[in-house]
Amino acid sequence: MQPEAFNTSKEILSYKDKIIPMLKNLLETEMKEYIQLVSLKKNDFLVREGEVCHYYYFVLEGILRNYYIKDGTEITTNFDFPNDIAANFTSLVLQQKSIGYIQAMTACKIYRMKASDFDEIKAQNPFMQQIKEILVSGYVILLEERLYSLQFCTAAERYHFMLERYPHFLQQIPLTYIASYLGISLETLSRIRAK
Amino acid sequence: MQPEAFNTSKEILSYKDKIIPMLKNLLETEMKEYIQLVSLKKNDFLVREGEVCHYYYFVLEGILRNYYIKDGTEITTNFDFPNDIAANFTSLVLQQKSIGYIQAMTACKIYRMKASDFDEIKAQNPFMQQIKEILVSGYVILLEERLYSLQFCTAAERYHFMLERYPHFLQQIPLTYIASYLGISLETLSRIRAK
DNA sequence: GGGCACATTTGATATATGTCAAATAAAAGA
DNA sequence: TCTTTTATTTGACATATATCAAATGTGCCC
Repeated sequence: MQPEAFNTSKEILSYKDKIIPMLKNLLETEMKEYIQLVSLKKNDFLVREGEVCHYYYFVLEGILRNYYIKDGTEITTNFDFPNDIAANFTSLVLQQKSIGYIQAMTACKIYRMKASDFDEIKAQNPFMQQIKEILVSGYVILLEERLYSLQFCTAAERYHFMLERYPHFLQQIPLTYIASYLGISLETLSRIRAK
Repeated sequence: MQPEAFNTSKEILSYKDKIIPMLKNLLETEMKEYIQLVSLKKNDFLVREGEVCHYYYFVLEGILRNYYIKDGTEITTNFDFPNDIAANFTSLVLQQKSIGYIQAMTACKIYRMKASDFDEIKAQNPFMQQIKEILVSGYVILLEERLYSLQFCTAAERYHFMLERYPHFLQQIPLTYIASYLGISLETLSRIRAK
């Protein structure tokens, strides 16, 4: 848990592999009171529409799906795998009601930490500060990537990009959700896959 | 320049109005050596493709356009108005070559601050830390907003959303760029506008 | 193993949006 | 002012993708 563990500018993309071990270290210290282990059964919700999100969630095991409902249809915005951070950023940061859901697609084990506790620890521990920056930077890069992909790429391009970048999605997520995540219909996705 | 100036969780959306005055305060201190004023003529570039972006840019006057080139076509990703922060985030954070351009659409006056200097000041000044979080959080919220809009909304919905959220865009930006920003063709935009 | 829910594919058609071309309109220069 | 350039609109048509419907496939439970 030394400050040297990260090189902020270069290792952001691999940050995920380091957060969970770091949290496990925290559990050995007096800060363990800030971290709780949450277990979810399949289909349980971590965050519901209308709730304010107060926690960062660090996924240990399982897969979660982020989605919201527009005109009666579920629209998938993200998937969280082990070592990912699951949170409704806008709700967390602005302390406003979440417009979406985070739901367990499988049984999950998750560490959670209250955002206010995180900030408190951060004030005393510059390393935690660095962690937060890395988390947020990683998220920004992910968002930019997805944004550009949606703005400029055809459905087929987006699918192939996803295949390359997140090959594990295809193995563990039903195509309905993947289609929604890519912003296309299930049928179009199926046709793209048939080439 | 007191830490109390912001309430992190609530005032993020209005952060822009406060950054520039804060920088002007910094100019009164020994930290002024870290801040430079940059003047651009219309069509000058702030960042070019292939360059690594080392600075945060705080726009005082003028309008800039962020775009990149795909298959020979310019694709507009963002516009920067006074009080906005112009930067190629991915390039800045990962210290990798920018895939896009930031170009002045009008004459501009801009404060710039090296990212490394910013981090140095930040280490000694918790208020700067807070500023950075607010900057980044504001950017994340903007990205999420744009992402959801692109993933789920029709061209017409996106246009009307932009009208509501950024009415100044229409007054000062040619429709070609707005169309590109919305991810639609100029002709489709024109038809949407004709209702 | 047979039946049932759910996931995926395939087909026919509808719709939104893109593309190309041309007509106007507005702005900029001389 | 007149002329040239640039911006925007309009029209005809092409294309990508959505939608609805049905067929097929797959895993699961009794």
